[in-house]
Amino acid sequence: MPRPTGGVRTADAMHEAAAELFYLHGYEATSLRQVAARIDIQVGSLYNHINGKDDLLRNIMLGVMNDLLAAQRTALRGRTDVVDRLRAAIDCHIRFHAGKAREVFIGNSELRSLGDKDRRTVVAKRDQYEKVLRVLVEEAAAQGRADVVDTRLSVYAIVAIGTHVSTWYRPQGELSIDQIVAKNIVLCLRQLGVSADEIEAIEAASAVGA
Amino acid sequence: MPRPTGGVRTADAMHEAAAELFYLHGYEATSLRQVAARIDIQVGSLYNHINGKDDLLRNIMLGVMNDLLAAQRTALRGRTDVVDRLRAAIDCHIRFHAGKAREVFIGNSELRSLGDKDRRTVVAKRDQYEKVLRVLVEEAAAQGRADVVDTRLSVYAIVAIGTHVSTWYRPQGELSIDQIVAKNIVLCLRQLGVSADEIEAIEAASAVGA
DNA sequence: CCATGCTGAGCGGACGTTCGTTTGTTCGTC
DNA sequence: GACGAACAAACGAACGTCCGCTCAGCATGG
Repeated sequence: MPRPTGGVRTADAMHEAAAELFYLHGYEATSLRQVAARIDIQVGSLYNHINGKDDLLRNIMLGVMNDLLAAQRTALRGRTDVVDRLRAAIDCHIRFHAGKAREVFIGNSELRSLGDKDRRTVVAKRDQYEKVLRVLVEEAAAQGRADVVDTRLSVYAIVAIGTHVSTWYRPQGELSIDQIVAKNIVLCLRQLGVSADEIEAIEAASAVGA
Repeated sequence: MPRPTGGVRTADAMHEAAAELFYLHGYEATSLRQVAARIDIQVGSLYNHINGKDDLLRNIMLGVMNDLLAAQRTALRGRTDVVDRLRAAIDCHIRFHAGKAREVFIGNSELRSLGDKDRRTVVAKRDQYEKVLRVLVEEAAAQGRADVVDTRLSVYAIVAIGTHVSTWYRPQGELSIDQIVAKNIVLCLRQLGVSADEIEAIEAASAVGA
């Protein structure tokens, strides 16, 4: 059944099926036959949309990194106060890692399955993302708004929480996404040595919205 | 070349080679032929020591979990003050995840490659490990020694830092393992709402040893 | 002398990929 | 509205390769 107008849908369904299977079983353990079966087509038909299996992984990983960077830009847009920018960046970080848990998990666990060129691209984007956090932490410290032990370790701690959230978060869990975000923001700001007063003000502000 | 006394050595070398390859390429992407080649024997010979490829993964993962639990028990032995116990548990956690980065990384990324029974065993051990941390955090809060936002999220944050450390730590890095441990302990205690005075005392004590 | 452990050939099967064929759709022409 | 060329996309069989695994045979140290 050729579907001239359905072509785009097939391509989308294929990437969706691939993301789900890569998430569940990993890239290497997923066969193209499984991907094809999930959208009820034959293996060979996949090659109307991709040049090879690696295309599927590349598209997913580059996509999630671009989305992550875009989300960070959007979250910071229009904010000037450095602690507010930090709060917004952490909010975005946790929320994104919970909301796109599947893609983020693939992004973090399948880096080594990527070819050299693509891996370098993804790592560069990750570095770019982390650099924004690092600069924010440095600025907060420079302005005396944070008492930072070690910039790199502090940024890693924030990153680590997001990565970890993507491994356990499920929408039907006992904590809502807003609660998870709000509480983790407090943990991160504490860790950064932001004053208790400032953290309380931020907590109060987020409680208004809840 | 049969090696009557070398049998044990072959078994050890095989597990070592498997761990290295699983770490570098992942379980599914590693073939038994690669494992065999790394210790200069033929594929079939591996079966003198294992019943199947999954034995290699099982041994590595059960081994690392047992080691982790043992390290935690040792770290806590003889300590009574709850904040000191927390500090020791975090110290052990970070140090173990840096020192056994390879095995820990495999343990965290290859859970899904394990059979049902073994996965349940590993998850149970991980739960047991996290429960010790959870109880410590609850005790510290109950004694008024910590101002905990959310027990589960705080424990997850500690766990996440360890997992993350295992992805980037290299012995020749610019921070020594002792520095990484000491600084991360401060981050974790801050996040747990331990008082600045207590944290300073702990920092001073570790600085003496450095 | 025999248990231990390695060799080396080989099994069946699954893999990613290719390709000629078939099918459904679009669109210009009359 | 009917025709037919052009095209996109799925089919399905086949390809060579690699996989995990088995096993008969042989070497050697205790």
